[in-house]
Amino acid sequence: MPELPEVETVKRGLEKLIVGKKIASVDHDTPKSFPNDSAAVEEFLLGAEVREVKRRAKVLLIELSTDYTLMVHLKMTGQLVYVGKERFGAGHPNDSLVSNLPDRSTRVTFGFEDESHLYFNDQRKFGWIKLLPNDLVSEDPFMQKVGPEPLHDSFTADVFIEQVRRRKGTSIKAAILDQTVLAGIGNIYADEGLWGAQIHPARRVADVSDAELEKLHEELIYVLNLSIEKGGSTDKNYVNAEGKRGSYIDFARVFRREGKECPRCGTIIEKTKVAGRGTHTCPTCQILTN
DNA sequence: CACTTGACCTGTCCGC
DNA sequence: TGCGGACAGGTCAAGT
Repeated sequence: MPELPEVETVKRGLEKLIVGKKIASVDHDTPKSFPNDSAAVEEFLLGAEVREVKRRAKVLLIELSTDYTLMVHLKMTGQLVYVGKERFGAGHPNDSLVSNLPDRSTRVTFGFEDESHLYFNDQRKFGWIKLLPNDLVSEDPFMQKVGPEPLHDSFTADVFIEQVRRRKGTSIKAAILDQTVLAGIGNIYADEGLWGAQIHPARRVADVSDAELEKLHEELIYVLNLSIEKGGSTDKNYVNAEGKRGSYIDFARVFRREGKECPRCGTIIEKTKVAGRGTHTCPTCQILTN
């Protein structure tokens, strides 16, 4: 599912729902979903209290009173859904999802002392959860190489341009999808930001001007913030920590809008493939040759 | 080296 | 209706 805004939305939900709760049980299916050995789980997870929930890039960090952290990556179809002791009654808008958990996609179930639960659901099984000592989180290979947080004040246009220029041999879309260039952009916000800046996704980085990159920097920050405000994008699987969908997709200008009109010029939006990913563009606003 | 392509999985949708 | 193939919001390993 998720890119930065979706993970941020889950993080904010979990902050309200699970901080202060004590973990009483954990069940999981395969080592791939939750690879820690059972001894570590017994010692550092059971009985631990949730202290804080953080996000870095698309990774959730759930810090525990044992000075261990649960690192969670949702990849394409992962969900973290909290269900209180009092399950929603019939007729509640979230009833179909929440009251049926755990279901076939549930890979890990955390039980809290107050009889509430946190379910890690992941249809495609790409996601994972790791239990690590706090001080080893930053040693994780992904955390070592991941680029700057785009919504941090220090992420200026100059920083963005310098980072993107490291990838001058590839397309601008591949460059901004590269998590070492900047953190958190995925296929939705890459297409949305490039449309906003009127840059064709397949253009070589070397052929994109600094002025255009400055505009792209502004547009990426704009779409990320707008999406967080809308609770993220639900295209298919994504739901927040309460099992609710996000609404950014209703505000998307190009993503999944092939065959519809460009909101800027009215031209019909096209779908192609760039950087190995489905890519949405306005053929009038975003010109390939320059 | 830098960059691109496949693989990881399951489910759904579309064309025959 | 059934079946095969393409495709899906991410990231890594292997290939060129």
